[in-house]
Amino acid sequence: MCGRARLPQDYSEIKRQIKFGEHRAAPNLMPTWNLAPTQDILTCVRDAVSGERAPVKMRWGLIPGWAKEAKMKYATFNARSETLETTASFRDAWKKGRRCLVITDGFYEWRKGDKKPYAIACVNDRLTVMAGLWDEWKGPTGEVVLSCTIITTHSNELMQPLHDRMPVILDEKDWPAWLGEVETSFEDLKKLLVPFPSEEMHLWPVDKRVGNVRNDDASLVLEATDIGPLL
DNA sequence: CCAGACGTTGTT
DNA sequence: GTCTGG
DNA sequence: CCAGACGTTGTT
DNA sequence: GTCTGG
Repeated sequence: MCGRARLPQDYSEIKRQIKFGEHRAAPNLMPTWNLAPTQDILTCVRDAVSGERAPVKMRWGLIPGWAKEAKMKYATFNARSETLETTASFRDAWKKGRRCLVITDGFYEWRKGDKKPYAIACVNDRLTVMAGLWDEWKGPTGEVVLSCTIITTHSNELMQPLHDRMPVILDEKDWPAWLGEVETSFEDLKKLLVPFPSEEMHLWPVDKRVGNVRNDDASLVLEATDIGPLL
């Protein structure tokens, strides 16, 4: 992974797939196709009070509670699944069960070597829902910053030609466990942090314009075609 | 003991 | 080359 | 993640 | 906050 994600523009589709209540539809979330770390990304968490799924915008790049500033000097937009439990920046969120779903239309990946950009997404127009962790940072003046990270694992066959890492993508059947809707041991949760099946994903080449995050219009995603040649 | 780090990806 | 901004 | 900046004096 | 290096 995984420096860029594509946010969905169709929020009725989010509601259908994530099953947000109508009253929690987060109408203020701006559609974005080309999203980078430090920007706000759409997540889904289990509301501690109501127990329901709630959409929350969070800064992409986890800021641990102990950080002196709400700005990290090192990369925290991805967390390696292999080292989550012990890594200083992520272990608190993990132990506290601060897990979230990161809701995207897919993501962009630049092939190692020639930096040719591709879009990658789940098949059948399903949202690409990634496993995330979040944390809360409180500033001296009381400001609160919610932030998150996307967990990575090794790549599946589909993505191997591009990259040796990919985000952990969760099938709908695993959302309840990840969100804490059903009691799940840490041991079982870790078993979810594996590559998504290649057969359930597809990728296609996209214009180099995607490399500049300020190019953020619908044409970046409308050019979706079949897998196409990788060379 | 205190000071300083605390991270990932990709490295033709 | 390395850091910052988006 | 990639793209773009990377600086100073002096100040319409 | 907590761990590591010196």
